[in-house]
Amino acid sequence: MSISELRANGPALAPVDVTTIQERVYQSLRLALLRGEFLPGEQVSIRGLAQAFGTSPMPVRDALARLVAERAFEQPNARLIRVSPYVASEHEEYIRIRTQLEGYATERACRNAGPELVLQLKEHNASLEQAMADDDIEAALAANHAFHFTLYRMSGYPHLVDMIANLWLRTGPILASAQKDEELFRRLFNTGHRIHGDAIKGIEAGDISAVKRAILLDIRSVHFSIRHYFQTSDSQG
Amino acid sequence: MSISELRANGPALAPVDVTTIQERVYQSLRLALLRGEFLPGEQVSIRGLAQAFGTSPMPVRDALARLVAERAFEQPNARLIRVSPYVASEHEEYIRIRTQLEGYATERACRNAGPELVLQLKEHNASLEQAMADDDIEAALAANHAFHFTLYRMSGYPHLVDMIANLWLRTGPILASAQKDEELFRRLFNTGHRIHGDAIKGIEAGDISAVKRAILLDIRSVHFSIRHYFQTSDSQG
DNA sequence: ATTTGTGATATGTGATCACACATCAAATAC
DNA sequence: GTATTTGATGTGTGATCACATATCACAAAT
Repeated sequence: MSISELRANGPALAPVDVTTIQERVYQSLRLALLRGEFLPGEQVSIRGLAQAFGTSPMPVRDALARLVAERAFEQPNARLIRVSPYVASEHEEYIRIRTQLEGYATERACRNAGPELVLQLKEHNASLEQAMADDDIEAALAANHAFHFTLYRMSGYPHLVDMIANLWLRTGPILASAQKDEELFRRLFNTGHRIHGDAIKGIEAGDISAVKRAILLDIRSVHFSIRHYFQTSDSQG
Repeated sequence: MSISELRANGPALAPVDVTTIQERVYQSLRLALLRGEFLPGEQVSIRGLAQAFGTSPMPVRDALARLVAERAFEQPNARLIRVSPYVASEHEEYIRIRTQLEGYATERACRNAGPELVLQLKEHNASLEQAMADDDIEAALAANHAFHFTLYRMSGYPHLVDMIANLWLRTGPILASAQKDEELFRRLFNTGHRIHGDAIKGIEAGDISAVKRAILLDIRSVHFSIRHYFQTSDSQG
């Protein structure tokens, strides 16, 4: 019996998950960070997470080391691992870096843009609108993420996208923690939805600088709201 | 006897090295990459390196994981760890990203530039010239590195500098491997020295766009030479 | 009342072992 | 002679243990 014959027998021989435990732990932690399941500055421990995941400490140790290397977590001393806390000056720096990289990715993406990109972006933006209507925070975060990264991926520069993804991971807990303030969160993504619409119009019109302006405005407007949020609520955590 | 009194007794109570083995292994590997002691695409193994360092595999495993996360090494499948190989399209992409980030860092640095920065840059550029006169490849690489990063650090954006350092680490083995072709290497850093001089003049004149132009030219000129080097010598390794 | 010492607890680090499996060469079968 | 099988070797992964030490609570001493 050949492989193709076996495959034809049905879904019983579907591909098996061959990823390592470490990889799955890593992806779980990554998603948790982007979803705001960790607060900025929150401390974690290898053994504690290992117990939560039901594994030995070893894969957690590897996954955490990876995330520390990516600056999503930080290890200020030998005995402390925590989510990178919110520091106003650092966040402002990240925004400036993101402005450079995401602005460039946007420019390059516009040069490769076609009707199918516009369609995808419209879909993601519609998902965002729907998520806001449903008060589905998690879906809103995911839709916003999807919108930006389908645009950036169109740049044709995978490493650039990779570095931008890394920046989102670093600042992810900060953005996601804004969901504690429901009104802020709502305002954030409603204006986001509008700005995304402007970007889409710009792509359709072939006006690259308008698209770039919209994306950078999106980044900055979120930044201002977040800064205000942390300035007022300050050290409540 | 107080601590300050003990300290005053002399260097007998100097601070002790409290870094972990993993950290020292990591720094060693990092330096080796920047010095060109590994070739692009060269394979390594945890146990092999552990034996070379005289440690157990454990700290090497951690250090390598960190470098894989930083994309200095790559792990294409479960049983292979190697230095990221030279791929023309990827290298071009990295150059474009570096153009964005190092260009921005240069701009911001110029705004904070003072006479002491010019002095330091002149020193590093003199070191580069001297190293070329002495045929000291390692010193030339170090001086070039020092020149660029004293400039970038002046931007006042430590995370930006960190990301640029990461990019240099990714492309380090590629640049350093050019030392195999002595004539290329000589030409590379002689023009580099000249361009650095232009950048210094621009800083003194307060002409930010001239400085940026010089730095970007430096990046691109190296890129073109490297590309030519790999196109001709191609798959000799 | 403040400081100092002590002990329990929890932390990351590192060593060692077991394991599954990819690779490749040698042996075997046809 | 060629193709297949087998076995040794080396790989990263994960579990488990030992260790030094940071931290904190509490007792003791001043």
